[in-house]
Amino acid sequence: MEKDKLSTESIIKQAAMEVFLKDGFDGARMQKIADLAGVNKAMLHYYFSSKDVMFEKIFAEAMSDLVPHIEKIMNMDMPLIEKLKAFVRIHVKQQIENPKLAAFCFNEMGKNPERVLSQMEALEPMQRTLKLFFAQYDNEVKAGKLVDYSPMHLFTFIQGLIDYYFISKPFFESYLCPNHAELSTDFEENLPDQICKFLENALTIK
Amino acid sequence: MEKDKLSTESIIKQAAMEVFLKDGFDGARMQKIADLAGVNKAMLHYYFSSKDVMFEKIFAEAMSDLVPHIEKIMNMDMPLIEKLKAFVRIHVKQQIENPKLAAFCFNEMGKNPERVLSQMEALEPMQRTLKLFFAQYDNEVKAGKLVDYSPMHLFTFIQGLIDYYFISKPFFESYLCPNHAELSTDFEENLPDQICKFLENALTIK
DNA sequence: GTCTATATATGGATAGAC
DNA sequence: GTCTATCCATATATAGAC
Repeated sequence: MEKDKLSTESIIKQAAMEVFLKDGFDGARMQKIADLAGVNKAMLHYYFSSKDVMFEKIFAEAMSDLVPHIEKIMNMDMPLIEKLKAFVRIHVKQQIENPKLAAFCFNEMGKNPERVLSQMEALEPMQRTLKLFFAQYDNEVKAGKLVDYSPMHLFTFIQGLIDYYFISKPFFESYLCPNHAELSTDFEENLPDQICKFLENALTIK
Repeated sequence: MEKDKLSTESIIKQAAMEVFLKDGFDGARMQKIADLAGVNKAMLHYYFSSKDVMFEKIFAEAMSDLVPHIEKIMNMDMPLIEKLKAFVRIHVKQQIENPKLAAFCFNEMGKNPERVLSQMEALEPMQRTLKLFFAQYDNEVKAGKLVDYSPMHLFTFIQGLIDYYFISKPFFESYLCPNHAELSTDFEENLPDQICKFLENALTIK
């Protein structure tokens, strides 16, 4: 029933994803994508008209991968801290599977905001979720359950606890921790627990 | 006494820093650097032999800017939490002055580790400091003063609290928070206090 | 749909006058 | 030390055969 052969288009897309994530827009070479996909360079232009168009598609996909099912979690009926823990786990898992995602997205946004601004509908759920987060946080702070921070700062901190390790991974690997390669699996496995513990201590009132 | 005119070399260096930090190695154009410095393209090759050599110099400087006086702090006689607070303040201040530093360094390390690995002596103090940090943390945990985390995770968390906002700034600015520009000064001013509070709650045993 | 061959542009680098 | 002019390699993109 299913097609055993992936379509050429999807093979190219996958190769493009890999190369763009590793090299960025400026560093990516159409030839490299073609080689990786096992097709000719001209094929890339047949399926995607230009490097720019191709990149937009890839970037949009990367963004939607980066913003996972947070809205679903946020709409459940739970204490905020439990939602945050679920958020941490799902997000870390996502990034273990695809460690370059966050760095890639932030970076390309910084380099060329215009190229990227078009494909931003993916983020609407995130904005809505953010409002829900602020509302619930405000409630639970007033109820004396959570420590009172500036909500926007807190949001940044949570994201940072999750993303930062993956963004700084090249640094760990190439220099700070030369034997990091062997340790990284272990480190990444324990990351969600450590973040949750850290978050809980920082947030809950004892 | 001082020379009113900066040397051409230092003007070029400054322009190169600006362009490399904004565009990255792959996106940077020698022509753009020359224009910004107000000199001819050929001058860049006169002072720095090639784009690669130029980049190495700039990167080394960026790295040494990013790793400030942490060793001095770490060698003082203070409870760890006080050292961390001092570390937060100095580091945030540094990044407010030069917000692209962290993203630039991590990014280039990820893209091309080899190009960058040569100029890494700047980081030796950081490795030493890291050991001191681990030792003192271990002591104070055993003394029942601090919460027990995995030291390496904790280190990552602290760095993340400081750096992440600046790395993700393009994201805030272009999308998540459209009016971020007017709010950012305020946000950045309060950042050290919020981080310190967060850290203290997460770390100290009450 | 897929390939080869080629057009066109651009960017890093150099030669050489002043 | 600084400029102009130019070389040469490389990258995107297209034309056109199969």
